[in-house]
Order: sequence, then C-alpha cells, then structure tokens
Amino acid sequence: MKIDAVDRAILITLQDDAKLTNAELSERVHLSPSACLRRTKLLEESGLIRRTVAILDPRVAGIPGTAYVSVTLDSQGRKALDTFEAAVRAVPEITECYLLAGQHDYLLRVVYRDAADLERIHTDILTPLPGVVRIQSQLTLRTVKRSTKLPI
Amino acid sequence: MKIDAVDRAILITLQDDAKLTNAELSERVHLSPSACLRRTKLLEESGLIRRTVAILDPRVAGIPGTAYVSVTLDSQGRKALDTFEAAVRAVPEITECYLLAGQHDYLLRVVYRDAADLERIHTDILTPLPGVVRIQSQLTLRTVKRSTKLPI
DNA sequence: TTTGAAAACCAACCGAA
DNA sequence: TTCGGTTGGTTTTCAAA
Repeated sequence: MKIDAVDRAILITLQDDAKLTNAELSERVHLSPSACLRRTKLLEESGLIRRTVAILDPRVAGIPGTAYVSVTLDSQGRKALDTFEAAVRAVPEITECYLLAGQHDYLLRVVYRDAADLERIHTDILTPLPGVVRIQSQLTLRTVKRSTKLPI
Repeated sequence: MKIDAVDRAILITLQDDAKLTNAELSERVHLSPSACLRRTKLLEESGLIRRTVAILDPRVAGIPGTAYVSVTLDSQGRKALDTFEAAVRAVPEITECYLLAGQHDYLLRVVYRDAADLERIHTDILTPLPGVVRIQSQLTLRTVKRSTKLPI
C-alpha cells in the first residue's frame, strides 16, 4: 500500500490518541471528515493499523516493576523452542519475548508488583519454564521512556 | 481507587480492543450500558487508563527490526543522566529506555528498517549520544510475544 | 435502568483535478 | 480514474429523569 504524507500524519496522530473523533482528526491533518475517514479505514484494512488498545498506567495499576530476563535453553531444536514459546505466551507477567541473534537465548520482559511478586515469578514461573538452564535478570530502576509509537 | 472484578474485566477487554462500542463492552462484562459507561469514565479519570492508542504492525510499516542496546555513560552525575535522557527522548527510533539497577547502565530498545538503517542509527544517533562510552547491541531474530497488556 | 437529544459515524453521491 | 467534499440516514454517546 502506498503511504503519503497525509497518511503518515494520520498514523502519527492516532498513535498518540486514538480516541480523537474523526472530525477532530480531519482538522489536524487538514482534510475533510469524509476523506479522513476513508483514509483511516484503508489504513485499518491494509493491516498497517493493527488494533487500537487502552494503555494503562503501571504505577496506578500497582504493577510498577519491569525486569529484563535472559534465558538460555538446554536445547535449540525446533521442538524445544516451540514448547518454550508456547509456555511463555501463556504467562501474562511475561509481556514480551524475543529470540536473540547470536547466542540462541531469549530475552523476556517481565512486569511485577513488588520484590515479593518478582521472587514469586522467578521461582514459580520462570524457573519451571520448559528447557531452561540459565536465568539472568536485569532490574530496571526507572523507566526513562516507553513509547508504542513507530517512527513512521 | 477501588477496583473490583467488573472493573478488571473492563480493563482486560479494553486493553485488547479499545474500539468496542460501549454497548458491546457492556454486554461482554455483563453490565447495563450506562453502568458500564460510568465505570469506564471513572477508570479514565482515575488515570488507570492513561490513553488509548493505535498500534501499528511493524512489518507492514516496513520497520520490522528490534534491537536492545546496552549503554554505559562516562559519568553517573545527575546532570549527565539528565542530558543523556533528554537526548534519548528526542530520538523516535529509541522506543524505550530504562535505567538499569546495579551497574548504572541504560537499556534501549531500538527499532529499525533493515541492516543499513541499523548502522545509520548506530553511528549517527547512538554513538553521538552525550556521555556514551560503551555500546553493546543485541539483535532479535524474532518477536515471540509483544503485548501491551498489564496482568491486572 | 430507561430514555431522548446531541453528536459522531459512514455509506452513497457529486464534482474537480 | 482517483481523490476530496457534501449530504443524510444510522449508530453511539451520555446526561437527566
């Protein structure tokens, strides 16, 4: 799909605030409401806009902690990876999981309420994940920046 | 603010799809439309729902790459940190930045279009960040899971 | 919880580039 | 032919009863 400057303006705006009415959005990108709505619909249908979601405040929600956890498996076979990944997907406390290049490790992002919660996650959830041989956690002192915006 | 099971159901649902109409949402959480709307408004006003945003598909957008970059500064003074963090916030390709516990490093999440783009970011953006003495990048082969949902 | 007015959506149609 | 604008019926919101 061809994206022009107006489409980019729509995407930038909606990545900041998807609750804008089409009327307001159309003003910001200097378009008529109907043209704006048509473009937005196309961006959704094309799959470029995948979904629109509510973002919660982790502190207000009582889940202020973030840790990055490196995990090494005892085997890199396809089956071992699939088993591990299926288990990861089922754990809500693991909000992100990446397969790393180079050393066949995984990097997990884990969110937690407090130190006790992190310990629970470590011992009851992470350690029992299938195939795990090494776990190394990096706690974060502070979130400097966290954006869902893609630099379109 | 007091959160009960129905509030949690609303939050879980809106974290998946914030485009639901109030009527649809109210059915899913087994509430009347007006009661549901009142609760949702309260959740927004309380700050628990911080914003609602459009999530783009990185592949369709042509920005499929993710790297995690560890950065060490030559100084940990308040002023050095502030300067570094202000610079980080101004870079759209750096989508996340955490101050790590333990070794006073930062962990950055960087998104990129292709290998050439990553090299550009590395040499033109990351290396010139104020105070940087060490940069270590971890590329990701694959995104196994990436969720914006908090485990409420 | 119900209701009704105001607002927003969005499909169909028209016109210009 | 494609893209933006206009119109009007339909849906949704949301505050008052």
